[in-house]
Formats: sequence, C-alpha cells, structure tokens
Amino acid sequence: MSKQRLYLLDGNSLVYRAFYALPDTLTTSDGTVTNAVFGFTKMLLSLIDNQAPDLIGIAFDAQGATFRHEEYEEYKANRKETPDKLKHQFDLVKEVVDALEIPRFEVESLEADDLIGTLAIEAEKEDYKVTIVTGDRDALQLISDNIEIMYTKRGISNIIRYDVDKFREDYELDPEQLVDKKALMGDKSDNIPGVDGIGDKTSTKLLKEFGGLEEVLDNIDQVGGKKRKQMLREQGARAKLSKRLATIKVDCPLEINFDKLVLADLEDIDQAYDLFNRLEFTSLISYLGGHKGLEKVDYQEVNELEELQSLKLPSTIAIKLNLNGPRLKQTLEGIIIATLEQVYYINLAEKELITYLEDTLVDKKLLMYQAKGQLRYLLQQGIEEFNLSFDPLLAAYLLQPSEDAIDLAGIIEKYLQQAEPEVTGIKLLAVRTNILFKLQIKLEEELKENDLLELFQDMELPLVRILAQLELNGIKVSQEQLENLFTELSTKISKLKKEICNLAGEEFNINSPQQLGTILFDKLDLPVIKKTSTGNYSTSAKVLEKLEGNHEIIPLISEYRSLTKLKSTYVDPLESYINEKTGRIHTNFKQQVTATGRLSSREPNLQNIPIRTEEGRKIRQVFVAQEGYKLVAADYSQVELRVLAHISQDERLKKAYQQGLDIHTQTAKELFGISTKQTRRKAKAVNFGIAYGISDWGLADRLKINKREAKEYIDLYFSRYPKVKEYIDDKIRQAKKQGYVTTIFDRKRYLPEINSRNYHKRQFAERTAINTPIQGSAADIMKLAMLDVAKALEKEELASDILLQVHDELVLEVPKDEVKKVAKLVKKRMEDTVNLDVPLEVDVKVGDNWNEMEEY
DNA sequence: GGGACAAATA
DNA sequence: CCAATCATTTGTCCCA
Repeated sequence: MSKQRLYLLDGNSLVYRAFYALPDTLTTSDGTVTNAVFGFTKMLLSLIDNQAPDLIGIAFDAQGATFRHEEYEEYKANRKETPDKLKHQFDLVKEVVDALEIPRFEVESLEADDLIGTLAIEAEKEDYKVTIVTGDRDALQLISDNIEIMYTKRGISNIIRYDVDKFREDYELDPEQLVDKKALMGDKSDNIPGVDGIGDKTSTKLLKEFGGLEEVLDNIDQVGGKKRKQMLREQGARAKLSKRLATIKVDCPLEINFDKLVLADLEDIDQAYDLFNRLEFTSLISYLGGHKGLEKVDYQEVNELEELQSLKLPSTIAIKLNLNGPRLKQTLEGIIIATLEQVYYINLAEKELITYLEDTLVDKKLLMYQAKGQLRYLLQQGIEEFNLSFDPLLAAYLLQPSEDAIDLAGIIEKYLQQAEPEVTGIKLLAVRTNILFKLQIKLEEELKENDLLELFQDMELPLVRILAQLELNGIKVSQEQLENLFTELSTKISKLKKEICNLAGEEFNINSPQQLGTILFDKLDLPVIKKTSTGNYSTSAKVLEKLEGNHEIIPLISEYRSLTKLKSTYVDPLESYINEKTGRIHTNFKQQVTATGRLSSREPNLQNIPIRTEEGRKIRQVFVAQEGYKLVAADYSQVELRVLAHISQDERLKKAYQQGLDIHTQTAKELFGISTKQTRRKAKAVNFGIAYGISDWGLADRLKINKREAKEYIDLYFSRYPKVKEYIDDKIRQAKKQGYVTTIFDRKRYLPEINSRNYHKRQFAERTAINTPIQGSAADIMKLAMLDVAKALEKEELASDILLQVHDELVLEVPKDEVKKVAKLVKKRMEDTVNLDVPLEVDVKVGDNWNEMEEY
C-alpha cells in the first residue's frame, strides 16, 4: 500500500494571496468584504476535490510578536500593516476551516511556517508523504524526498509543485541550503538583513562552492573579492542571525495526533452549508454536496413526535409534502425533508404534521419542486410563514421557455446528466428531494450566465405563492344561473339541429366537420372556399361566413356551432369544477407553459371565458361575487401598444400616449387624414397587426380589402412611425444574430428557426421575434403588478383578494365597504409598477358579476 | 392515445 | 408556388 499523504496549508500566506488576487469589491449583500475568504475557501475546496488528501491541517500565524521578534526586533518591521479590508477576513477564514472540520493550528509566538515544519518533519518520521501548500518560498527549505511544496506563484490558481529535483533545477542548490542562502543574501520581505553586497547570484555561487554558511565563514580567505571578504568578516554574526531567523522551526512543542488530521466526511455538513449561505458563496456550495450520488440516498424515518421535536434543521431545507387526492381536497400523508447530509421521512398524523410545518417553516429557505401546489396546501391550512427560495421547474422554464412538459426527471437528466435510480414510493421522493440542492447550484449558475437570475428570484419565485393564493381563493359561480343557461342552450340547440337536418334532408352529425363538409359541398353543392391542410373541405367560421348568402342552412350552422361551443366548452364542464365545499371554481394557473412568459389557466381555463357575443356573455354572468362583496376588474388599457411605444422609442407613438390621445384615432388621421368610424376601425387593425408582424395579405384578409391597399396602409404606417419599423428590423436582426429575443426584464425566448431554410418556419420565427418582446414584456409587467397589488392588500390589511388574472386584467373580490379604497389602490399599483417612457393606464370596473360591470 | 379541426380569450 | 397576426385551452371527431 502506498503511503498516505498529508496536506499542510499555510493559512496566512494563502489568505494574503487570495486577498491580492481577487478584487475587494467582492462582498456579501451587507457590504462585508469577502474576497480573501472566498479565494481561500475556493482554493481549499478545489484542493480537496482534486487532490483528495488522506490527511489535512491548516496553520495560522500567532497574533502579535513571535520568538523571532525577541531575537531580532526588526523582524518583518518593514511589513505594511494588514489592510483594513483584510483584517476581519481572518476570523471568517477560520470559521470556514472549522465548519469544514479541518484541524487548525495556531500557537502563541510561533508562525504558521514553524507549525508546518514541525508537523511535516513529524509526519515524515511517521512514514507519511507531505505536501505543503503555501505562497511563501521560505517553506522550500523543508523539501525532502517525502516532503513537497505546492507554491502559489501568482493569484490562487497558478501553482507550482516543488520536489527536490525541481528545487535543484531552479536554485542550483539543495533545499536545506535555502536558509544559508537567505543568511547571505537576506530577505527584504521579512526584513532579514543578510550580508551587504551579497545577493542572489553571489550567495548561490558561494554555497555551491563551500556548502553552507558556516563553511563560507570558516573559509573567508578563499572567497573572491576584497570588499566581499571584508563584509563577510564584519557581518558574520549578522549572517548567523539571519540564518536563525530564516530557519523554520521543526521542533515546536506540539502534541500531534495524526489520526485527527484524517480528512473525514463532514459530520455536520449543514454548518458549512449555512456558513456558505451566510457568506453568499453560492458557487462553492456544489463542493459540499459533491460526493453524494443520486443512488445513495437513504432516508431516516421519523415516527415519533419526540423524535421529530429533536430534529435540528439548517436554515435551508429541501422539502416535499406528500399530498394525496384531488386539488384542494388533498390530505398530507407525510413530509420528506432533505438537508445536505440527511433525508428524513416524517410519517405522522396529518394534524401533527401541520403543527410541525407551522413551527418549522418560519425563517427557513425552502427548496421545492413544483412548489405551487404544496404552497397552496400550506395556505389552505393557514400556514403563511414560509419562504420559497428555489424551484427547479421555474428555473428550467426560464432557461428554455419553449420546451414543453419538462418534469423533474427530465431536468435532472438535462442539467446534471444523471438518471433517477430505479426506486419507487418514499425512496423515490427522498431521492427527488435530496437532489434539489444540486439542482439549485447548477440551475442558478445557468440562470446567472443567462442574466435570468433576477427574473427568477424577484419575479417568478415570489409569484408562486401569489398564484397558490389565487387558486385557493377561487371564484364563486351561481349554480342556479348555470343550470338555467344549460336548459336555455339545450332547447335552442336541439331546435337548430332539427332545422338544419330538415334543410339538409337527412340526419347527420353537425359536429363532424367531415360529415358537415359532405352535406354542404357534395350534397348541397355549395362552392368550395377552402380546403384544410389534409385536403378535406374546410368548414371554418370564415368559410361559413363567405357562404352566408348561398344557402339558408349556413347561418343556422354558424349559430349551432357557436351555441354548442358555449355549451360543451363552458356550461357543461363548469358545473363539475365547482368545489362542493367552497361553492367556487378553483382554476389551475400554470407558470411554466407559455413561450412568452404569460400565465395559462386550465381545469378549467378561466382566461377564455366569452365576452364578445351577447350569448357568450351570459357565461360570464354566472361568475359572481359572494354575498356582501363586489367583483372589481382592473385591466391595462392597450398595454402591448404602450410597450411597443416604449421599446421602439418611436416619438409619435410615445407622444400620443404621453398626451393621452386615442391611439387608433391618431393612427386613422396619420393613415387616412381623417378619423371616422371606418378609418378608426382600419387603423386599429393596423396598430394591432403591426405588433404581430402581420403581412399585407393578412391585413387585407382581416379588413376585407385588397392586398395592394393593405400594403399601402402598412407602408404608410411605417413612414409615420419610423422607429417601429426600425424596431421590427432590429428584433429580426437580433434574433438571427444571437438566436433569441428578450423582454424588458430579460426574459428570453430562443428562435432556432429564424435561420431556417424553410421560408415558412423562418417567417414564423420572424413574426415571433417581433411579438415576443411586446407580449412578454406586458406579461412581465402584469406579474410585477400582481406582486405589488398582493403586497399592498396585505399591508393595508384589506379583506380583498385577487381571484383571477386574464393577461391584462385582474379580477378581485372586494367587500362592499372596501371597494372605493381597493379600486384606487389596484389602479395605482398597476399603473405605477413599472416606469415606462409612456404612462400605463388601468380601467377599473365594479359589479356583482363578471358580465355586468360598471366603469368606476 | 393522438392528430386534425374548430373556437373561445388576450 | 406555398402560406399568410402573437399566445393559450378545450372539445369533438375519427383513426389507430
């Protein structure tokens, strides 16, 4: 078996090196300078990681005077005082060393060198190999067959390894001659005098000839040069003193137990984890958990209340609530908690678990996967004091917003290049909870590299609990009105169906586009307007509209379509979503679905409740305020066009909003010289179309004008709003060049197809490049506004709640006596959330249901 | 179970 | 010559 290797570090020397190697602007958020601590810690950890020492120890200089000062007052007298920005860092360094459970040596009146020398020589005797890590060349004198030096040449990563051969090569001397050399030439940095007139070259020459200082002094006659002879004679004593000063003491009175220097697995890794968090060394945390493999996770089951109470947890924990059952009716069957060193499965009654969570989560930083549902459960149980600090789902979403349905296993695979072990049940939960630490390190690193960390921490993470609260709040639905609507629609639909089949002359399934196509275009021989991509007859609303005058069956089919859509999509399912306990509908807001940063809503989707048609609005009407409350709806007016004005910096567009003009009226005047009902309508289509990258064909289709005319409008628009054209060109160029576009708040969207050879793919990517910064920035603004509004409601201790977000609209439920205050507060918060170069405007409406609302 | 189609919202 | 305004969710049909 090969010999064990002991690493001995010169703490002082390395800390100094780190201090000068790194900028002193490296601080924690409270301003504490930590550059030296960071550099030292990083060096230490990477040493452990790369060299895997068997044993390790770190020595520090004694505070104040040493035995060398007694011998020679001037020792190190020319040293500058320790810089203020470094002084306090020594204590932190020692904290780090202690937290990592590495033995630390510091003995009164002795320097780190002496402790290291003594340890090294002892270790050599005990048959260890030794590596000394230092930034001080003095230590080179200790080199032997079993002792080598790692010398940090410059900075903290430029390291040279000295063994006997390397030393001889560099110095043309044996290592033990180094002290003789210093005796002769002195050492400026330690203020060791040496002999005047003898420097680097001469000292080496003399030692090569005579061997050691004593031999030189005994044979001064044989030294060349009159002056040199004289100096050696006069300063012989000084040289001997110099030698004593330069000689590292190897017989310090130390009690050495090498067993205690064995590098152990950290017993309490959590203390190091906490310290690194305090020092904000997030990039170094990876070294701590580094040795825990995915498969190794073993959990400790906690079945007893007493056992639970004796659990001591660090300030950051990964946690998974083992919830079972449908949304909002879940029961908590257990809790998995992971720290860096242990995973616990707490298996107790739900009531006890809730009490435990309430007490435990306060002041803890929580790492959770898919946190929203768990936070919703906590809020439901009245637990409000918690602090989500990481969710890999959202991190992965920000990094790749267009990627769909990435789950935890996918994230682990993608970012850690690891596969989940083949385990199930609690074991799997333990693995997945434990891995959150690693994921945090890796993903936050990636986020930082992509300028997404702020967005993640300041927008998406805090939004999670807001969304959890929205979902928990739900919105009340009038079951009675819903039933009325059901019968009303059912009657109308069956009547229509009869009429349609009569006109068609046969029974058929109107819901089947295929069967409908056969009836319309084969049987009734109506003109084929359009075919679908698969070659079938298109029966879309647009096609039906064009056939309107051709047959009396057409309007009936259109009406049938719209009524069945309303019934099957809204009226029929809505009932089933009503929570029997709350009488309310609790949607599911997804935060990681859309490519632009918007939210989405499902089960049911409450972001597409009808509003445009009279019939559709009846569905809106069933969403009501509970007794004693009003619904308050606040929506941003033309937020996307305002965002366009801001990011394009187009003067005319900006001015219009700054002066509070009606933008569609203004554009009508710009394009047509006059604003009438007709020209304003066209102008509105142009305004919106531009933000979507509309083509002349698209605009023509929409306005039912010809292509040439549409092109004129678009060209005219660009000539009146030239910076908008510049914006469009700029975004396409940017996307082509860097592969992505960004929102005002740095949210990214990658557009790999922007350089596709496929014309359509490329065109689509170009339109997306135009639209995403607009839609995405608007989404960002709304998210920030939600955080602001929620905070303000809480601060003002209002009993009002946000129920829904519909992209540019918030719906709140407000006690009648708070309406005035809340209407004002919400408007102000939403308008002032961000400060663009154009004002944001919010319209507030109030009503008893979501349909009948009055301007407030 | 999944693709095609259609339609609701912003 | 093609296809032709962003972003979603949901429902039905229909084939496998």
